[in-house]
Amino acid sequence: MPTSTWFRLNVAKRERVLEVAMREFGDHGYSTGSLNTIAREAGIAKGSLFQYFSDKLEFFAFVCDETSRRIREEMERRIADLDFDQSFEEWLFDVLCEWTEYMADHPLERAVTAATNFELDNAVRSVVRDTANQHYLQVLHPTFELWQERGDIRADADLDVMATLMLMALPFLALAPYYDGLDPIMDLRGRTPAEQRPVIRQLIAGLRPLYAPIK
Amino acid sequence: MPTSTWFRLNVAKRERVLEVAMREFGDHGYSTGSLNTIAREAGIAKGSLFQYFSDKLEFFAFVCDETSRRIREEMERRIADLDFDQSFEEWLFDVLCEWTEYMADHPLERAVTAATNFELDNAVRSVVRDTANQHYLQVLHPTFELWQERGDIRADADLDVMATLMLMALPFLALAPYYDGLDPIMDLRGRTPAEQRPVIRQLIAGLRPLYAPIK
Amino acid sequence: MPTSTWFRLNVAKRERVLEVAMREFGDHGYSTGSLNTIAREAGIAKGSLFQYFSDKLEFFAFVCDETSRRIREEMERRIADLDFDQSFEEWLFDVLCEWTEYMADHPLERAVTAATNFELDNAVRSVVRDTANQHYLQVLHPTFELWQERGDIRADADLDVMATLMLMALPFLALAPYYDGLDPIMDLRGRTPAEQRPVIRQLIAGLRPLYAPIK
Amino acid sequence: MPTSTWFRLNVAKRERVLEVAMREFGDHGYSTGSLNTIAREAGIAKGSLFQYFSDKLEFFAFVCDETSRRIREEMERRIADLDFDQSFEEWLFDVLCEWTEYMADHPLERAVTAATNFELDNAVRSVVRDTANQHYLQVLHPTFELWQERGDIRADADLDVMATLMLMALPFLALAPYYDGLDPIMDLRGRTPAEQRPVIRQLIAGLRPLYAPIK
DNA sequence: AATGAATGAGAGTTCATTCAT
DNA sequence: GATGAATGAACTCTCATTCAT
Repeated sequence: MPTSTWFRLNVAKRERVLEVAMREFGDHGYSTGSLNTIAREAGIAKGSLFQYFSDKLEFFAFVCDETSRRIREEMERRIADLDFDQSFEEWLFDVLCEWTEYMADHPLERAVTAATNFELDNAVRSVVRDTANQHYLQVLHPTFELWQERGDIRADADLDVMATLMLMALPFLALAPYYDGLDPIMDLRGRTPAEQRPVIRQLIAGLRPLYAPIK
Repeated sequence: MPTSTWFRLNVAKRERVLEVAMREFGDHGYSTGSLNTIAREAGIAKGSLFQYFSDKLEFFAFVCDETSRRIREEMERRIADLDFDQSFEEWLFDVLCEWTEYMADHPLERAVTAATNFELDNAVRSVVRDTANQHYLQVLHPTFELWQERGDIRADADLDVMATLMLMALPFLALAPYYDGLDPIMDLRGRTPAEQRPVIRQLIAGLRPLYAPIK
Repeated sequence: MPTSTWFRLNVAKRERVLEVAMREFGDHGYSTGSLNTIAREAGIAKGSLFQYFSDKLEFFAFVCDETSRRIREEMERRIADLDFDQSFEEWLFDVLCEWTEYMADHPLERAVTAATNFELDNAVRSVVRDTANQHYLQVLHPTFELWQERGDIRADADLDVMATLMLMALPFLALAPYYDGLDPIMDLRGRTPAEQRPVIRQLIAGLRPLYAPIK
Repeated sequence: MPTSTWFRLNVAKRERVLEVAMREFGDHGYSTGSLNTIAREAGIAKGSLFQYFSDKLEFFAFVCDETSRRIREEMERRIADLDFDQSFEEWLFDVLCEWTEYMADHPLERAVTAATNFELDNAVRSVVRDTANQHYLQVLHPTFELWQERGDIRADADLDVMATLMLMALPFLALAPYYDGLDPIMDLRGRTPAEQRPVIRQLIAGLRPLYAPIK
């Protein structure tokens, strides 16, 4: 948690610092990312960072948290705009398309997501991964419940498992096109969001037995 | 490629350096792993490392290559001992069980594998991932061909795709129990090899349409 | 250019660092001069140097620039004090005597001047030589113009050539007595400023056809 | 002086080592030139260099000596071929032309000459400069004596001074075209030997009062 | 609250030299 | 006589963090 000083800062400065930090940590990860660089590029004193955050790890954790929050909030907005009168499968397709498009359009968020996925140090990982996953679950789980109430998802389907599968698939869809060597299910490297659509359809179809009501 | 000096070293020293390096890089990854530490713990002078390897990246690449080779060679041995008179599905189950057991029993090899999977820098990643994947493919592909000749795998099945899927699944099975936040298909954290078996069975069953002959 | 940090330092520290650096670079030149040594002898932390200068070359360039500036400023002062009512030849003699005396009395400035003249690396040389030459030209050229207006120098004399010849002669006069093997016009090794005077007179006389008005 | 071991080496190896050393020291000078590099590129063991020379300085001194010797010997050959029936001035012009051409055609010898001229460390300089100058004097002085006997040089001319002036002028003519910022008398940077000829003629003419018999 | 100078450990890398084989 | 592995000090440069102002 940042200090109270951080929250008393004016919004413009907070956003500037956050954006610069996202770029630096996104590009170089936690241990290689440099606080010196962040302070310089944000135009603040090196010492100020330590007025806002107790140390580097807390700062990194905050950046990751904030990034996940941004992704979640935007996805919540986009999902709210989707058509709920279509089938669950069509809706899920729309969700994943929106998600991949969002990540394609937001290199900063994408880079930070990659940095959290690629962090080797367990102490650091556990902090940032849990944060991110909780954000994403908060988007997915409630809507899954809605669909279950409607009957598009079998009553005995395990919503936790389904959400987990989504969480697992998202990094592949969202990161693989941009990061070499992610060993993706199908070759996604360099694919545009439009080109990913068939892969998404196939993925959804493959999971159908998990949720489809038995006729 | 290490220098000729490296290969002229006596075996004991080479193994000592390699083991220390696997631990250091395995624990901290490429950029955070320290050559100072490796030299100190291996009981050699810092400068000596540069008699063996031209720079840090070459050293890391060599450690990864050697680790993959070890895994491959041991897996080849174990696979050769397996029963080929059972069904393909049973055989594959045995293979994956052996693999997860091997990784569970070899924390050094596991840590280095994690370090290559978690490396953020694309330039470094592409070097070490390609090396590792080639080693693993060399184990899997030839045996898949055998099973196809026998008729246990459909003639029109795409062996490349099947091997790729295995390459993708292996890190999950092998690393997820030990590293937090890998977003595994099912929660593998802390599972012992024995406890992973149901997951392996389920995975194989899920892939059956890819290879099973049509009756 | 040094960082803003450097210029905000208190004068005493700045002078201490500069003096130590002049001695180190003067004694050993650019590539052999040691930043470690400078930091230690100046009583500051190794890292602090990099708060003041972005890298070694910038530091060296600054030291050379500052040295040339010192020489120029002192020479400007001394030249302003000279008698302008004598002939041009007498005045020029006085200038060169002052210059050689100044260099004889200032071993630090002399050593740095030698370091720039003896730098082998073309990239480094071109940086520091151009700086020094510009400083010296700034001293010589304007006064030559004055003498030309007075008629002591022929109207069609090429002032650029004359200044260049001075620039060429100065290192001989200023450095040869102290550095072995400079192949000087006449043997200047070990000569005191007083003993150099006949050489200076001879040099001026030799150049007379270049500037003397035709009678 | 190299060890007796050096002189017992077969000629091919000696020449290979010498050539590689000339390139390395010529490119980087004494202190920055690397024995490691020389050993590697000459295809010999690092330790062998220390069988031939007691340390780096002795090695460098030998390389400089050998380079000066090569220059001297070739110049002696070329001078012997010159026409002695022309005037002294024409002959001197031919000598300097040959010299600049030789240096233009021999980048290795040129680079080593530069390295000795640019060495800052007095202890090193005095060793290598004296050696080189003695070689060159050995070429020039005896022929000057010949011309004096013939009457083309005044009986009371100071041959030592004349030879010294030549030694001073040669580095300008030979090196200035290739090294930036040598503050040459006239701008020689990048000039071809042919383009240097007018400068040489001018130089000789300028020195005429020193030697020409009074009529 | 903000600053930014200072720190010193540590990074990767190069080096001339030694000496056992 | 030749080798080349070993050394460890030295190199430039970066870093997160502290603290007096």
